[in-house]
Amino acid sequence: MDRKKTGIILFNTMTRQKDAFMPIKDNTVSIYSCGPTVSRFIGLAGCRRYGVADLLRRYLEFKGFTVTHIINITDLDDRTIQGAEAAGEDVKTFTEKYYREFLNDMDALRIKRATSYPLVSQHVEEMIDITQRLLEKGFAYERLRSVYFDISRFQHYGKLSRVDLDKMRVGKTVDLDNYDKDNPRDFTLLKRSTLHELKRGIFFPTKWGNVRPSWHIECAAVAMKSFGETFDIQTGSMDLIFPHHENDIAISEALTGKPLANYWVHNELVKEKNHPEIPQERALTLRDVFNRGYTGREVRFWLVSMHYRKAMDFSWSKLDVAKKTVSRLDRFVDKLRTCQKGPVIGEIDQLIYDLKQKFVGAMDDDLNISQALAALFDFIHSINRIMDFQGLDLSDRTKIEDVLSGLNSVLMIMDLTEPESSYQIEELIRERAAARQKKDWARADHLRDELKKLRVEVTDTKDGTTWRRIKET
RNA sequence: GGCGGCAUAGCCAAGUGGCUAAGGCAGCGGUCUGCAAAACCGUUUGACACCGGUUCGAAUCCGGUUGCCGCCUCCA
Repeated sequence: MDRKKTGIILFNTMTRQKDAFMPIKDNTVSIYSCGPTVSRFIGLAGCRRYGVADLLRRYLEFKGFTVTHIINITDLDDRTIQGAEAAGEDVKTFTEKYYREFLNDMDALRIKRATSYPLVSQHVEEMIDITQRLLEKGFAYERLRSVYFDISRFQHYGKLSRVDLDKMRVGKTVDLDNYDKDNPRDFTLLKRSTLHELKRGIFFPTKWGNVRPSWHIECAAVAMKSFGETFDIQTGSMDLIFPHHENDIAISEALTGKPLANYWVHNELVKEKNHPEIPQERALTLRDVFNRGYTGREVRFWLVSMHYRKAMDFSWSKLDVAKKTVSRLDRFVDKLRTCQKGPVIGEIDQLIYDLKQKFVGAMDDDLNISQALAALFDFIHSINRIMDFQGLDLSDRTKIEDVLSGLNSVLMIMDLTEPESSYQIEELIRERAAARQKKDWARADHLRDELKKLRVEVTDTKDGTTWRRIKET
């Protein structure tokens, strides 16, 4: 493989090694991510899944690729049907609400919107068509008005997860009595609707009976509809490798004879211990975290700062560290903006060059975020020294802002937008400066409180008073 | 039982054969300062789970041991 072309290597679950990344078409990359079930608020595991996909996507864009990113919305499955019923709503109303909230949560985490979010409920015709073709090819069979995939006919079954079907325990989590499959390992393509679903109108008439699709065929159908036979990268979390992605592969490759995705990128999970305030049966949601006072940017930093193939243990204290780090980055940006004038320093160019080299070198290597962030912190350290001892020339400051802006287009952990000032703020700061000069501390402290109400925090330094917006997101 | 992952300082975490083993947090010392808070600078704890092997040389490769975790065809 020619590594020079993109420079990027990715750990590919299919080959179990870091492979040089090469898109099918020059300059464009197609990514498919298994999407959420819109029956509840998103949890931290889901946040990580899309956060990792976002980091990958943004880095590819940073490298100059045009990325098409598809995330399906699972709005037709057991959970959504049951959830809608429990809420006393029809499935559409119920899922639309959670779909909307999913997008809000993604926005809060600064996860870029996907190119499109196909609803699986709108691709049932394709799923029925795929099932028909699989039956014709002999990869599927019908039993009692459900249609199953016959894995014994697909000789590559297990190549992604490397499971050895002969050595696996069958029936540990499957109630074998409930199925009419020839082999308990076969999986469902279309399942007959239950009486209850029929009454609620949740069924699709087919030649085999009134059915609804299974999860596996939903993903496979949406992916192929979006991208055709083969796309570049499929992302998901580790828990999807088996059986879900294995089944996606079985369906699509039985049909086309071609690989569904060239690269399979799986992130590790977020592990949670018990939280006293959260009911045991449900995982912590992003909402829970926001309600504790953490911002989207802080959560994003926490999610993204750990290498994607390493399991994360959730704890509030880790979020506190993230909060602190994000705050430190903000203060660095503020300091950069308010830094006193200094000479042009040749060393700056070298520091910027080193930062870029290290950042790209680290991210190219399977998104080695730890090294990338270390490079950023080293850079900040060096610039801080320069600001403390010499000050910065405007031209140098602009160069620094430019390089940070480039890195931030990938990381999205800094807030580089210029805070807009106002006459009111300027006036209060002037008044306070006058009061301080007269050593009227009571007046100065009062004005500081007034500014705080306007969400402005002032900092007194030997070179005068600086201020910053108190960040909310 | 099968497949896979992990083990690096007080905590988090890079590093996969060879310079003084990144970076972050906490700690300690200092600067700034009316106060406050923050920030910044400097810096400590002399860290590679255990046993054996390969090698001139191992955190890194191989074998074994221990411990922890995930998945194993309900649903997603």
